[in-house]
Amino acid sequence: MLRLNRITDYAVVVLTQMAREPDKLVTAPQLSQDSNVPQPTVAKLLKELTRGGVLASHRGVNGGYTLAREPEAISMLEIIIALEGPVSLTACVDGAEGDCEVERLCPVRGNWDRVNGAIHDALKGVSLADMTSPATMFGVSIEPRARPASAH
Amino acid sequence: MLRLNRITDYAVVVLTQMAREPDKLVTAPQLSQDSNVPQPTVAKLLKELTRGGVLASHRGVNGGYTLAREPEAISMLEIIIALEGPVSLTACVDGAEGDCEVERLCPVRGNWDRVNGAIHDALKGVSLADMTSPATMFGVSIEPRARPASAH
DNA sequence: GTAAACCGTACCGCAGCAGTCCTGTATTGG
DNA sequence: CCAATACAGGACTGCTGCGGTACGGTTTAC
Repeated sequence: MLRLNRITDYAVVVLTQMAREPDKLVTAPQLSQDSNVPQPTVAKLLKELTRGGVLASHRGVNGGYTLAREPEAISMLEIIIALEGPVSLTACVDGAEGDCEVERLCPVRGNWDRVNGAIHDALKGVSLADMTSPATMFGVSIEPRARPASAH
Repeated sequence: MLRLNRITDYAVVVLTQMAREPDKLVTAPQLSQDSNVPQPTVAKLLKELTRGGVLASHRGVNGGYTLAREPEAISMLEIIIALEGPVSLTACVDGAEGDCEVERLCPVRGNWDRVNGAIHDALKGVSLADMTSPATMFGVSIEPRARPASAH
């Protein structure tokens, strides 16, 4: 588990396509067609990405979407935040403390921050440009976990 | 988001208590009482943790649970796996490929492994013992709210 | 003014989780 | 041997949240 929403999954696919031609203005119907994801769904996530500052939108005829910045400057973290809200494994740490009925005797509260921080960094260290990278797909030799000192 | 189940959250609380006296045999009702989590729920997660190899169980009168290993040798990763199954952000990567209708033109498949690997490592790097440590993580002091030292 | 495209919101069905309960099995002690 | 205790396993239910859709509004180009 620890899975992210399917919407976010789709978003990465769509964003990857856009990252290939970073300055091109693309419409939602167009992206839907290219990605095989239903149009209403694509439209929905594009809107959320715009609100999250990942995309820039242009309205009216000949409108569409572009990336807000170069693909290298867009991290997986902000994509996920735009679509799913703040990243944190537990409810305790991000303001919803009232809901935690064991809060008062919970001895681990602050310690989750270590885990959250690690994951935060991991996601921040991977950019959209990284996701567009080589044709290493389809099983064959994705360079094994030891990545060239890009993240932390 | 990217949140884990509440069960897992409870589990860490319970395990933390057990880690204070690693060799002590504790019963589910006892742990329920100490943690303020309903007994059936505690029993459920204890069973799952046992199946996952995190705990060892002893049946019969005077039975109960103990940690399967020292707290230093139990990682957050295996706790999460025991309760939520394999950790991976996307459905694409762990066998459920049939469900992904855009699989054939999905250009990012393999690249998720980089992200998954990073998170994997992050969770593996934090042990149960780390979670029991005093509330002085990151210099932030979490006041211990005076719990009535019941189980230790 | 019209058409193309984004914007916002509301709505619904369904999967998955939280939580409970029940029956079975092992172990201890009288 | 019997009874009590505690774990094992599975079935069941209510509910939240997500995926997906639809609709009406607004902006802009021609």
